[in-house]
Amino acid sequence: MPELPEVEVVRAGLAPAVTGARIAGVEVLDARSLKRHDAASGDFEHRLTGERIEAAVRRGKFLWLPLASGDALVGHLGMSGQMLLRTPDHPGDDRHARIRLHLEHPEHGELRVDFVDQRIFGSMAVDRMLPTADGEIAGYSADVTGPWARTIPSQVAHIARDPLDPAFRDDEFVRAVRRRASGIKRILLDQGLISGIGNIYADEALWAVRMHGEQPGDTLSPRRVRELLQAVREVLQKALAEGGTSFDAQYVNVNGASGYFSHSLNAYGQTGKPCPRCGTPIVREAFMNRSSHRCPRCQRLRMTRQSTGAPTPTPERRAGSPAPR
DNA sequence: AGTTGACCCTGGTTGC
DNA sequence: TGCAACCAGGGTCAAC
Repeated sequence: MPELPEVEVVRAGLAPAVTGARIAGVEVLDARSLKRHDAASGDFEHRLTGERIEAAVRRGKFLWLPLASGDALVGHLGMSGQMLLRTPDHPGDDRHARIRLHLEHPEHGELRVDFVDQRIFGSMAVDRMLPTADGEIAGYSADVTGPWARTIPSQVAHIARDPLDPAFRDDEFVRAVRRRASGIKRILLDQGLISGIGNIYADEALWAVRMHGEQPGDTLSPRRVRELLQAVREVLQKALAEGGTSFDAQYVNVNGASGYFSHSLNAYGQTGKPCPRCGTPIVREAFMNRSSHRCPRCQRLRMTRQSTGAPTPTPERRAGSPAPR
């Protein structure tokens, strides 16, 4: 279940191996992994072959490799995607290998990047670059000196900056959340507002600040939204430091080693286990065709608008049904 | 424009 | 034992 920390681990692992490399060959083993590639703009293989990779950049859960041509190879891991860095002679027996890049690196020699994706929610595409809307650096990478630095793939342009991005605007986020009537968890998962957060880290951040995922955004005080944003950052950074979350072999970094953040989850996947704070069993509830996990004691719906710190008291307001479906 | 729910996909697990 | 139903979930999109 790759979210920001997992994708960043992949980006960081890929970067030194692919930066400066030339793409000597491309194998598309399963064209379904190219569903986001605009074939009208040219054949995937031909647009990549012979190109030089300039960097490895990430915004939220999207990853892209700027090319010398001015285009970029965009990758998204979906929920089961991996990018495995291999030697050219590695056996090609992966059941779910979808795309294979053969690289020639001036220092590291011949390399292979295998895009392996069991469920095909992920994808690769060659895309054109657009200037960033705010003129700032597009995403995270070690090097931001190239002409590509303030450009973003067209299919990533609608994705908001992630909360670890120095150009993320806290004030704008707080205002946007407080304009919305949707539950706060759905807001956290809206990649057009804040990117990089998925089901796992949403549940963990909400647990950390004792907030119910169905709490409407427009019932939250600015202070509470800022607390939540802070918790999101802490959860992401902690996971990043631990190498990402992995439950099974679904997520592995570029070397095939699993992350281990799953050992320190407080709510996600902890159904029936005692809340680490109060001991009440964590419950699992249906949410958007998936699941939410929360402590029924620590994380309750607040039926009244929380204090805004405004000079005049805010009227009470119903916060919506606490029972999901 | 905000909101909501459905859909895509595979393979492991569950339940009859 | 056999097989159908279910579950995992990020991102997109249609419908309202």
